[in-house]
Amino acid sequence: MAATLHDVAALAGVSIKTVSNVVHDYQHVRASTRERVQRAIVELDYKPNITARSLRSGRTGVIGLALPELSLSYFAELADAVIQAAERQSLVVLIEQTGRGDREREIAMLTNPRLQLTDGLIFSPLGMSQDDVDRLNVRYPLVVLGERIFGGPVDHVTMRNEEAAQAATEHLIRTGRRRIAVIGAHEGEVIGSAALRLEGYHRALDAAGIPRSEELVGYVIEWHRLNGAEAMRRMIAAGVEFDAVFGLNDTLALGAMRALQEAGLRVPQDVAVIGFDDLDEARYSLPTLSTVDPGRVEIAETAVRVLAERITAGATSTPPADPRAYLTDFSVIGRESTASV
Amino acid sequence: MAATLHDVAALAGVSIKTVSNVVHDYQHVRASTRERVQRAIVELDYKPNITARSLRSGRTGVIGLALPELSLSYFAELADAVIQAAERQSLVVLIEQTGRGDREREIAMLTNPRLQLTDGLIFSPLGMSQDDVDRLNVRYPLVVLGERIFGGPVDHVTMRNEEAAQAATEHLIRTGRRRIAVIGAHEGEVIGSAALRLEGYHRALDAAGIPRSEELVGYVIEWHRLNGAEAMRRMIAAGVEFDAVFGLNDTLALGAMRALQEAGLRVPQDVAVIGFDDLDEARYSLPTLSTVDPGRVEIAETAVRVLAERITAGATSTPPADPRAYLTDFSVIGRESTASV
DNA sequence: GGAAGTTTTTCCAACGTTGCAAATTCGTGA
DNA sequence: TCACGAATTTGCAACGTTGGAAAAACTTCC
Repeated sequence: MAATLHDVAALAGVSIKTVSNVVHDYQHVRASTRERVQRAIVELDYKPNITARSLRSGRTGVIGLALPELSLSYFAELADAVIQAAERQSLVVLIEQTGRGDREREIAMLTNPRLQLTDGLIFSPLGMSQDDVDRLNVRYPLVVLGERIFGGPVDHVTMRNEEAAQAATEHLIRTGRRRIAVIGAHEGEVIGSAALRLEGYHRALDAAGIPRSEELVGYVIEWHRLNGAEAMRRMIAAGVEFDAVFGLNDTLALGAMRALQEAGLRVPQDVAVIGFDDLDEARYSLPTLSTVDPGRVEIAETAVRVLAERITAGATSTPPADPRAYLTDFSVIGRESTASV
Repeated sequence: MAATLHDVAALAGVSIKTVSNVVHDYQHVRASTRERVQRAIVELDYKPNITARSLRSGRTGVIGLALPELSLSYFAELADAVIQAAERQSLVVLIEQTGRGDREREIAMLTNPRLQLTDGLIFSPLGMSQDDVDRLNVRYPLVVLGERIFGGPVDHVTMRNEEAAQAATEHLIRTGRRRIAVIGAHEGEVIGSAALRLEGYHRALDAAGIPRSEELVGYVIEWHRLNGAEAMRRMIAAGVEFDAVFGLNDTLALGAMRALQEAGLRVPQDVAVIGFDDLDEARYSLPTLSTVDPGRVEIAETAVRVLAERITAGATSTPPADPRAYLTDFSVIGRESTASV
C-alpha cells in the first residue's frame, strides 16, 4: 500500500538508512544524493509510518485529555484551547469523556488501556475527591486540572478561585450593591470550586464590612442553568431582598438571570448579575453577562507545556522534578449585567 | 519499564508465543499452562503494547474527527455523541479543529500526517464546497458530514435539511402565523445548510399558499448569535411586519429572540420563534426555544458505524462497496417560544 | 603515491507483537 | 510397543522505523 523507506531506497538506489537520514535532515548527506532521494520521496508520496516510529522511539505524539463532557460549554471551550495549545507543540489530542462527576469512571480512566497510545494525560476530574489523591500515582506523565484534588503527587494547574470570586464580588460592591446573593453553593463542601468561590465571596463581604447572611446563599446540586434558575426562584419566593447576584459559574448566572426576568426584575437596574468562567455565551445573553475570565487559555497552555516537559524529561531519564502547582491570572469582565444605572 | 511478552514468558517458563496465545484466548492451551501464564501476567501487570500491535496489524483503534471548532456548541455536542458512539465500538477519538469555515485548513487536514495513527476519519467541513469534491478522494476510510459536499466518492451522513426546515415552518403556520421571517440566509448560496433550509421554508410557504416575500429574509455572513440579533434588528428597523421567525439554527434564533425582546416584542405572544439543531441551550433560554432535532445522535452513530465497517472491509480486502448517503430522522420540538397564546 | 582524516553510506539489531508453519508432546487403539 | 492423529508448544519472520557503529569513499597534505 503506502510507500515505505524500502520503496524509496530502491527507487533512489540507496540504502534505507540514507533515506532515513534525508528525512531527518542529517547533515552528512551528499547534495546530489539528497536530491535524488527527495525526488523519490515525492514520486512515491512517501510518508513516514508513525506507528513504526512510535514503536522504535516509545513516543506517540498523542496526549490524552479526560474531561467530564463536551456538551458542558466550559469543557468544550477548555478542550478547544487544549487542542490549539497542543497543535503548537506538534501534539495531537485524544479526548475521553468521564461523565458529569462520575467518580468511578474517573478512577477507571486513569488505568484505561485506551490511554496506551498516549504519551501523557491531562485530567480534569469532577467526581473524585481529596481522598482519592493516591489514585493519581500513575506511571505515565499526568497533569491534573480543577479544584477537586490539591497537593497530589503530580503537577496541578488551576485558577485562583478564591481571589477571582472575591474580585467578582468586589466588582458588585463597587457598583454600590450591598445585598449580594450567591447562587451555586454546595451543601457541606469545603473543597472544590463551589466552596472556594464561596469563600472568596465571603472574604469580599468581610473586607467591605458587609454582614454575611445565610438567606442570601442559594444551594444547588448541579451547576446547570436549570439549577441556577430554581435556586433563584426559591430565593425570590422566600421574599429575600437582594440587589445583586453572583453566580458561581456563568451557566448558573444565566439561569438566575432568567428567573429574575420571569419575576419582573430588571437586570441590571433592579439586580446586578455577575458570573464566572467567561463562556462565549456570556457575550451574547440579554443583557450581556459580566463575568470573570479565570484564565482558561492560560490553563490549557500551561497544562500542555508542563505535560510536554514531563514527557521529554521522562525520555531523557533526568531525575524527575517535584510536582508543582500552577495558578493562572484572572480578570473581571464588566458587561451590561452589572452596568451602573 | 513496562512488562513485555518476553518478561511474562520468562517468568512462566514458556515461549512468548504461548503467552500471546493465552492473551488471545487461543483454545489449544493446556489448562495448567494457561493458569501459570495468567499468574505471571497478573504478577508483572502485563499490558499488551498497542503500538507494537498496531504496527503488526496495521490498525490503531483510533478514528479522527475533524470539525471546525469545539467552542461552537453544535460541534461540541456532535463530538460528544461521536465519542460515545466510538466508545461502544471500542474506538477512541482524536479531534482536530479546522477553524470556522477555513477552506484551506480543511483541505490540508485531509492530507495531514497527524492522521497517520488513525484508522479513518469523520470529517465535517464548513468551508469547502462542491468544487472541492475531488479532494475527498483519499486512500483511507472517510465519512463526510454536513451539507457542503454531496455525491462525493465517500460515504456521507447528514440530516434532511429541507424536510426538517419545512416541518419547522409548518409548525409555525399551524399555530396561525402567516408573516414568517427567516434569519440566516446566505446571499447567493445554492447548496449548504443555509440554502437547503431556506428552500424547505419556501416549500412550506408555497404549500400553505402563503406568498414569499424577500423582505422577510434576513441575510447574515456567519451563523452566530450576534449575526442573528443584527439581522433581526435590521428587519425591525426597516418596519417589516412579521408574526414569526425561523432561525436557520438555534444560535441565530436565540440572537433574534434577544433583538425582539430588546425591541419590546413578546415571544411568543407577538412573535413566535423556532430554531434548528436542538442544542442543550435551547432548553434553557427565556422563553425556552422551539426547535428541530435533526438527529444529531443518529448522525454520530451512523458515521461511526459506517466508518468502522469501511475499516473492517479494508482489512479483509473485500471489494469496496459503493459510497452511500445516509439521512437521519428529524423531529420538531415545540417549546415556549411557539406556544399558542 | 599513500597515510591520515573527514565525509558519506551501509549494515545490523532492536522496538513488541502476531501469522504461519514446524516441532514436540500426548493419547488412543492395534 | 508402535503408529497415527490430535493437542500443545515453539521458532521464525515480518510490520517500518531508528541508533550505533562499521565500512566505504573521498580529501588533503606531505
